[in-house]
Amino acid sequence: MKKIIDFIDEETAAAFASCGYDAKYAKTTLSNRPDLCEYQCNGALAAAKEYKKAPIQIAEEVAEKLSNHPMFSMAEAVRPGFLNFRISEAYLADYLEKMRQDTKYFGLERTKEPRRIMIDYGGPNVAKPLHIGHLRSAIIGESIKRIGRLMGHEMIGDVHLGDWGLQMGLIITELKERKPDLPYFDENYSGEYPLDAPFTISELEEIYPSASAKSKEDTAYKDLAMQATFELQNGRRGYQALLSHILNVSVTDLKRNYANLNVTFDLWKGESDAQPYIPDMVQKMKDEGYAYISEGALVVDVKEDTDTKEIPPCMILKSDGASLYNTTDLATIVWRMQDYNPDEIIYVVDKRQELYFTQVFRCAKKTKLVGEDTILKFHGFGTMNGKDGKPFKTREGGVMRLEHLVDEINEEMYQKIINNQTQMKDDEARKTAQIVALSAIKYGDLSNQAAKDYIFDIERFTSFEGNTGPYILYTIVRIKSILTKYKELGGSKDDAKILPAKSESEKSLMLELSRFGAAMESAFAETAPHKVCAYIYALSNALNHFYHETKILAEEDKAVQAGYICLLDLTKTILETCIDVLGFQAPERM
RNA sequence: GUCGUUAUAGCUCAGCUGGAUAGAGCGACCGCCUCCUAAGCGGUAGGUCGGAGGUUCAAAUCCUCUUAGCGACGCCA
Repeated sequence: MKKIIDFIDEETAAAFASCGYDAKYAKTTLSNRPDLCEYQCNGALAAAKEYKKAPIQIAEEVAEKLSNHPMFSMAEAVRPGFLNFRISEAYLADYLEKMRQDTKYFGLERTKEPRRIMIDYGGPNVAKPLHIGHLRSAIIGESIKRIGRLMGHEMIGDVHLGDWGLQMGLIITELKERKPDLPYFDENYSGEYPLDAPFTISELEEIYPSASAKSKEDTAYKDLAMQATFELQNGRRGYQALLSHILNVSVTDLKRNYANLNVTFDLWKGESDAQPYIPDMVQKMKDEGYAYISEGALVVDVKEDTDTKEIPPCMILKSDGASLYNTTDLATIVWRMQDYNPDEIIYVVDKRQELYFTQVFRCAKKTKLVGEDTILKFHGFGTMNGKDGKPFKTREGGVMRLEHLVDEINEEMYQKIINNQTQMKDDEARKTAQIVALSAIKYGDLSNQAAKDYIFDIERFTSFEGNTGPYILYTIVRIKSILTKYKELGGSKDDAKILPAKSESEKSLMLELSRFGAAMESAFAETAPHKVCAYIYALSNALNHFYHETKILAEEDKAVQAGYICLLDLTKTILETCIDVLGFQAPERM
């Protein structure tokens, strides 16, 4: 279904053309002066130069052509040359009714050319608990994935585990110290290894930091860990078996944690999955003359003539022959292309890694790991800071575990709820608190532009006034409450439909509803979930304003009342669709 | 040093890719519950859009310079 603005564009383009002006000037936008009009076209101002005419004269000619069009209740020229429009109430009601008929997408124009887009986000390390540094990638990536799906694209989310490197060697070494009798450490052992892991997740989470601390003080210990890493990477059987235990235990725990955040991945691949592709990839880069030795390391030049600064070459192998981050990321591209052949890969990663990814992307293009038409997109996000503007820390100054942060906010929310909702049973209050808390966290993050640092202020987010997740949820809950009561009173909207607006607030609500498609489209085009937030905030404001001025259940004209109900129902489902895309849900009441 | 990025109300943030009087929320102040959830609604106060030039009929938005913060800059990820 076309957007209202597209229809306006068509009409204004025709009007410009029939007045003898180039239709390119007919671009219409949402009004920035809602007191004057709903949509505006500034084309006459721009056209004035080319046609050597006063802008107002052009605007008046065009307005004349449009003034009797049934789409507009007003189409007028205003000095110095604006074209101002108001949509006719009947037209708008009809448009919304069509949206309502589309019970799945509400008139959203989904893509006609679905693309396969892989999205690399999450990036947790195995054997380490998630901390708040992992929060943004998960929240933003999940939302981008969902926006893409709603738009009709095939989105494949890959968690990209950090499951390779020294950390694994450290765990193995520490485990060997603690439980040297396990068969994994016996090089002569040739039997089957046990199915159950020799550690639990909490042991694992304790092993790593303690091993890491030891290695910093004790060089002999560190050498052991490096040796273990080397042997693991060269396929030592017992260590490989341990690696899969570590992975199993860790991934089970990670899945649970991500599930609590309403974040899911289609693929649970990790850095280790890329390793088998490295040798061939490196060989090919050498054979084809892309890679050469520089300062002892194997590198590929990725400079381009248009660069404003020196871009260092992309390093493929270190001077000791070991692979590194870039190598793994390039090899990951290899299997992604081989197994999925995506049209695009989006990386949702800390913005400080931008230069690295520029190198990796250029290298992948240059060495033809991907074709010219494959889009590799870096979507960097900023740091989550505390109230002091510095990176978020616990009260003690350490890195905060994600679970602890979530618990803290759950508890805050629980207190609020039992203070407000005296009749709510405790388990419902707990459950509701979780739902609302998640909306607070996610909305707080997503309502900011991803690329910027933002201040995560627990007090502000849990006070949930104004532009917050809970405010959006509250709006939905209010609508649900009315709809339930309407039904209880025997009302039915079966053959009802949305009627032309009778008040300013009703029309404002309708105009906001009609913008759904445009909002979602631009959020996808710009990979900008914050545009969805901005949209539902405006929509919620419009709803609450309308709600405040309109007595719905007391309305005596049943057709009018049923029309209101249709409008509320559409508002509710659109809000729900939007928060689903942001990755949270609304409770039944709060 | 080079390159990038950010700078908008006391605080936290928008600003639809150049348009009319720069918008929200919080905080402050003033109103509104015999009425569908007041976690709401309405209103007042608060701005030289970091600074200086320039392009344009029109600049927070584009260009140049400049100041401040943050970040990146071959063997970490």
